[in-house]
Amino acid sequence: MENTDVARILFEMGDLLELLDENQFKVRAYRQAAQVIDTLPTPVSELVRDGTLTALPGIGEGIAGRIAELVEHGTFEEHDRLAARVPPGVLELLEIEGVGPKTVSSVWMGLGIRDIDALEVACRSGRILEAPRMGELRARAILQAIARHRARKGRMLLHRALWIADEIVARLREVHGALRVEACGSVRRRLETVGDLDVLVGSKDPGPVTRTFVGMPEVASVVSEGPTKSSVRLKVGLQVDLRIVAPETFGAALHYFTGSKAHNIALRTRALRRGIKLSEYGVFDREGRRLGGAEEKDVFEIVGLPWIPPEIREGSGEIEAAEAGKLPRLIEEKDVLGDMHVHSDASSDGQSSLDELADEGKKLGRRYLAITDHSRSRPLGLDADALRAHARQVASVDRKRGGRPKLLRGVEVDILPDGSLDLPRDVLTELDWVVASVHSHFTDPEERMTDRIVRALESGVVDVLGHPSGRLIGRRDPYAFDLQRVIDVAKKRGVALEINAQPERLDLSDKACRLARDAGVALVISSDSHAANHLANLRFGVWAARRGWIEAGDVLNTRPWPWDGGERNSERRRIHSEKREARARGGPGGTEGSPRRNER
DNA sequence: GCCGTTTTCGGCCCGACTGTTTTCAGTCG
Repeated sequence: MENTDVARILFEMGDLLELLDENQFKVRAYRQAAQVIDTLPTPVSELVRDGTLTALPGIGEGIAGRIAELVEHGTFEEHDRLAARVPPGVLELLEIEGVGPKTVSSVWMGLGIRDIDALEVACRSGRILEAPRMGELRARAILQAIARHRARKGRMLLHRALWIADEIVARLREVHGALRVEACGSVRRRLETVGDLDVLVGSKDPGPVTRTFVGMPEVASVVSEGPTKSSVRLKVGLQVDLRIVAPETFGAALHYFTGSKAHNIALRTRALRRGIKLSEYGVFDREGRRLGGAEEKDVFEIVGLPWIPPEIREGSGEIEAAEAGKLPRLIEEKDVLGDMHVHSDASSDGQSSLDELADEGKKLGRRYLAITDHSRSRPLGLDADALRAHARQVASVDRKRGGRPKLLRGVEVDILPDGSLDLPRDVLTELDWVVASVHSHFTDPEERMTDRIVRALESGVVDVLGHPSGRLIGRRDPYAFDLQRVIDVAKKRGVALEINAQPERLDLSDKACRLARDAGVALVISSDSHAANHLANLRFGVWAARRGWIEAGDVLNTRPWPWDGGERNSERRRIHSEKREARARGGPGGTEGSPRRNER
């Protein structure tokens, strides 16, 4: 049972308890526990096995026992007992915006409404008005929310949300009196998908800011409008919340609205224990005297912590790490010197020529680009002869351009269903860089898929495993495979794992990055560009890595010569010396680079 | 149900906005 499944059932437990009007703190306890499990980097089953569940914040004897039951049996007794009392359609009513537990229990118990369809009928017929505190306006709002619920296509990918956020922030910055404007929330934490946008403005004069905000051309409807808080829904379906605060409280508000919720609660609780009150309006002592809050770092400073980067504010150990002085020095985009996975127009789906790629790479300051076109199993992929010719072409363009950026002769070779590689070993050892990826038979059972990947990692000719899980966010789930075993083998055989920076992949995911980091396996951040304008996507991979607590030293392409072996293990060195010998025998056409050992 | 620098009981984050009321409950973040 995966962590997300355990978390889902614990969340559901909170909903069930709430609908049955149980103690609200018990409700909160289950939700908090669900949150903790959901952001846990290690499999919860391991903690059950080791009996260390109760070491997690918010998980005591009671919930730990239920999680153990859950991991063993797929469910637990109390959950089943409560679930039997609440029809499944009733639980689903909670997903309608503006409909909370009180409304659900009153229409369920009072009017016998048991699902969304029945709720819709009651709104249209006016019968819903019999429920307490229910009027015409609310009935209409619920009908609209039901329509949205049915049309909803899920959360928006980060790159799209970020683009919209940048537009809105730029527009609000032009408003006179808007002294500071920042996007916060999940966009600032660089979560891979975004449910809504949060924009914060520091201003003494909120009127013009609010008017500009609700009047933007992208706005489809105004959800709410007030002097400090307004919400709109954009035509693209995204909701945007605006908060306006006094400039002297901007830092506290920025922290508060960046979240995550779990992080905020943990920090507030910590502050309370020290007799300090934290809110979006600042940091205060017991007597209500302001201690600070103009800058975000004030908030951390006053509770005795260093500033914590937004990407790791998930309530998953960052506060404890900060306290112990063990916060990671997260990797930054400028640390990444080059790109190790780039497609050219030599294979099927690439759109840009080598020169176009090199030009764009130079503009972005990349020192090297590995040209890694597809192997023969892909439509229009390269066979051994075509790849050799292509490699000569890459070397020739590189010579012509003087190695700025250095173009590396590489390939993205398919891992075939039996775990063999799609090209013969001898051609692979002639290259500078080999990415190996799964592109077919995604539905193989877990053990077969894991064996398949492991066999490729053990081939001795692979530098990095490309997009390790194969997921496409919101469109295709990861294939079934044992990530921990792949990490262990990769570590042992000196093969790196890719953090594929395509915004719809982000694969390894942030959580998988953290697992890989804990295992000490080498990582590579690559854009997997299929056109020159994709090269800039590398930053999305950097953000995923940051969310996974990755430091520059964990990532091979922060080094000047990542393709030239390295000291991490003898296997890699052996293969690369083999390659150098092959080059020496082969004469011209070899890469002239690689004269130095890696500096660390 | 969880937790403890006010520790085994008695707290648990908290403010804004809306729509319903006629002073506030419900929802949201």
